[in-house]
Amino acid sequence: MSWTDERVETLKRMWAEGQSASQIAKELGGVTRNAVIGKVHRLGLSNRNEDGTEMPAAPAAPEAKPAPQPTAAAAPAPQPKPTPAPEPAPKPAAAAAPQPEAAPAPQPVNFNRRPIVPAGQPLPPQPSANEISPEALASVREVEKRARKLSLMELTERTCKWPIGDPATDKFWFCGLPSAAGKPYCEAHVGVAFQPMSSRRDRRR
DNA sequence: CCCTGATTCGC
DNA sequence: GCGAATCAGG
Repeated sequence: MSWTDERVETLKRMWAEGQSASQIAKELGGVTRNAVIGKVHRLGLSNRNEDGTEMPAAPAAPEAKPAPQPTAAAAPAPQPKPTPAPEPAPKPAAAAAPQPEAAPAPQPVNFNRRPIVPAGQPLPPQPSANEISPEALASVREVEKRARKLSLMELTERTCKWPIGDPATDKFWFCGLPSAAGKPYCEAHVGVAFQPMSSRRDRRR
């Protein structure tokens, strides 16, 4: 394969769109990501920055790193279940808040350690780590525009399996962005999928 | 381990 | 000019 005008054009376009070298290589076919990167450099469009102007804020970072995790105070990471298959899952659509939530079921018989709350209310929402952070939501909306819109069959172990759209229509796909390590979703979707826990849920008897 | 781009250097 | 190998990160 050689760098025909057409292929170079595709390269430029995709690179400008913020696509990764490997994605571009995959799209073009017949080339590796190394070839793409090499070409990118030779074309001199590695970083679209020339006038000493810096871009400290990094407005449109192709990498998804904004994942503010409130760090659950006393929640040892809820593990819904290791289902590898596409879960029936949440249905975000736009700003909905799915709740995979795994209730730890706090039994009064707990023989845990020190933080034995007095009596009455088990755990007043002190940290108030509930609710999805607005930034996580914003991140989700942002990332869904950039979704790869994969079909069910195109999903792999490392693509985000967050459903977008209505399954009943043809306007439905999966996020498809690189999933977080060992997780079913990309960083942005992990942020809204795994919440510490809903409010409280006392059920004494 | 998966991925990213950056650089080198024989071809 | 090309791109595999390698490097340096996340």
